[in-house]
Amino acid sequence: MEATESTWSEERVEKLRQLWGQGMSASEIAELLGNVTRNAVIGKAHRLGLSGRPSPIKKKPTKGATILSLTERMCKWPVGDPKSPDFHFCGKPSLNGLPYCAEHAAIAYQPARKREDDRKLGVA
DNA sequence: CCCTGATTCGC
DNA sequence: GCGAATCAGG
Repeated sequence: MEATESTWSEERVEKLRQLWGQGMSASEIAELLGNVTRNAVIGKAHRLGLSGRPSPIKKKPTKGATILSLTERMCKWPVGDPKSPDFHFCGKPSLNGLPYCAEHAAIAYQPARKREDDRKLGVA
């Protein structure tokens, strides 16, 4: 019975709160709800006093800059040596679905290339 | 290159 | 108050 509701009814807000609280991303909630964009969801969430959910970013001064905040689409690539105390992860932007960023994804997802035929050493 | 949420501006 | 645009970060 729902016609095109463009306003935030109690049901919409409740669903928003639940989905958001469950850890659903704004874009997911937006699409699940229907005629709303992720901006609308975020905007309403912010206005409601929410927005304190697992946000990968931090609108705060970069003090410690602890890049080891592996959350969502962060490139989880072991840099350096796992035995070194300086062992860290890439932390760079990962692509859609891939646990690694574009650069490391290319390494991790190396296509079935023929390297044996590459022994010709064509330096030129 | 993608996606994330936060913030800001305009309606 | 709502939504989109913009910003900042990973």
